[in-house]
Amino acid sequence: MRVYNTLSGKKEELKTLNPHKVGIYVCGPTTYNYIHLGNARPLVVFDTVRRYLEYKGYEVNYVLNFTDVDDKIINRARQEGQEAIELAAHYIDEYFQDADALNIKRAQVHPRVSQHIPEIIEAVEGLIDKGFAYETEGDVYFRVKAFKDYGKLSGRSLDEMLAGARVEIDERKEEAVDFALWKAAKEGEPFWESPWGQGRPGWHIECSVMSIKYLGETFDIHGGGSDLIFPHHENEIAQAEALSGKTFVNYWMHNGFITVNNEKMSKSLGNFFILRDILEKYSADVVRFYLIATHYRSPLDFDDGKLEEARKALGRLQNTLLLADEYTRGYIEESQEVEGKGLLFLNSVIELENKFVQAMDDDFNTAKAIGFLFEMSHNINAFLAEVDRDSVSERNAVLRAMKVFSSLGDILGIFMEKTKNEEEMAEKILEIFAGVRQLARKEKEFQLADEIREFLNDLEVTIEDTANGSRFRYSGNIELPILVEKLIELRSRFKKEKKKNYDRADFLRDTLQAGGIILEDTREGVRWKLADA
RNA sequence: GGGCGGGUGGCGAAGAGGCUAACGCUGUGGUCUGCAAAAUCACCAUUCACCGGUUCGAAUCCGGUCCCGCCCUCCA
Repeated sequence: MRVYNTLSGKKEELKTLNPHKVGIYVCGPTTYNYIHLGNARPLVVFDTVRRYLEYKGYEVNYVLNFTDVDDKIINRARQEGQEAIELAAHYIDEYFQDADALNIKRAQVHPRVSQHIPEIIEAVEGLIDKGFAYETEGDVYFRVKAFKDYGKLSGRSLDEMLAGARVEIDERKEEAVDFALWKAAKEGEPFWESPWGQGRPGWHIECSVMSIKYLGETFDIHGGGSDLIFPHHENEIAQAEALSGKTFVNYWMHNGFITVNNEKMSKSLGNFFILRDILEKYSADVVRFYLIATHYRSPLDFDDGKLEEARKALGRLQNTLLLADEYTRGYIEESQEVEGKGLLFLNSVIELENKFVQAMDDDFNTAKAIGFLFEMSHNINAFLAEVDRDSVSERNAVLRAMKVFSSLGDILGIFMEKTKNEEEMAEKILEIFAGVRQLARKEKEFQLADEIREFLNDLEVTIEDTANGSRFRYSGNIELPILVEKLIELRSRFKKEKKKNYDRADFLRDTLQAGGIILEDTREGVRWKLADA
């Protein structure tokens, strides 16, 4: 498979150090705030990269760090009257909540700067010993001029940078481009003891040190947002290669930005959207789908309409899951037999699976791969529409096709939807029962009203009629499906009554829909599903 | 100013020398249907920012022009 390498500017055949293993280091967030949608893009992108490599049979060693020692954290902590490390630790916890909600798989290691100070000091000493760094007044700087390959990742030359010097000149530095490896502590700042006095690590050194510690002096893939190319990753290379004398990373991968009105979404511009708020309105599946429906290196513009479109599009794919499940429910493949029409269909699915894999093999082209997923969905739906329900071969074909379809969706992490809101939903449905019962009582159909009461009583829900309506009392869990099935039964009864009570049937359907449950009448019966797909 | 990446239908987005320019959203018409929804079938870019060139052949390669974004300062 091929991967676009920022270092060479082209797609290259992926050759890992160890044929069946791959080491990946991704720059994680600086934890002084909740993560926003822009932060979520690399998380989802590299989670998808990881899942795909696992699907291809690689043993993936995935490392995602937290920068928990940093100026922004210190400032924020000072504002809030808190210890910097505590503040950072708090937002690391919050990070995990968000990442878990987005179905990001945990890394093998989540190293933190604060827990690697001795290793960092050792690395800085090593750089000084080799002449790549120098100390002044408790600060230690990297001597950029000493590292001949400086600029190779970002495509700039040292000479130009020395000449361009837009960087503020600091008298204590030999050259404007030199960057801090260790910063002396100012009054009131957190610090650690070091050979150069009390201080803390500079911004870039932690990633060099921690990635080498967990993945080795040379490893396969290093990822992050494209704004990290310079200076962060450039500096990581300088530090690591100066120290080890070896190639630091073989493949550099960088994701593009999320923009809002064609402006970069960023904390400094203030045009960011907190992931947590978005996840209140849209499921993790939808957010992931939105993020990977565009190739990871392209910019991605954000507005509410985009998520809405993603929701609808993904809904089509998830609907196929539902349709197929309905058709094969309770059926277990009893023989290998697939032939004739079924075989033809299955082959078309397998062909699309191969195309999907080819697309992913070409620098993780999720956008193209998703296109094939839609074609597959289309094929499956069409087959289902005219399937012979008694044919063992055709049922087997559907079962196998679904296995393929859902496993591809799982690589992308877009079929994870859990029915998490079921409890809330159950409460809404109880309200609907109350509504129907109220209606029945008004029309003096006490038989129906009583039937509903008994049904609910059986579920240990008691109804009490008062002058202003009904109230219920219940304890414990209520099974949502039982409630919905009962409503469906009532509704079909209304439809069959002599006077064809469609008004009442539609009332039920409409209120269910308003409550988030969609009913569909089909030849095989009524189908229901939760609206928020 | 320097470095990097872009400009494809109403919108989003693949395609990187040669099949009808994927796929999704939106829209239109048909089938199904008490209605609705879903599903299904069909239609919706003679053209890929612009101008030249290379080639039997270019959205794709080369040169120029015009726009746009990112980085060069903390940012995913």
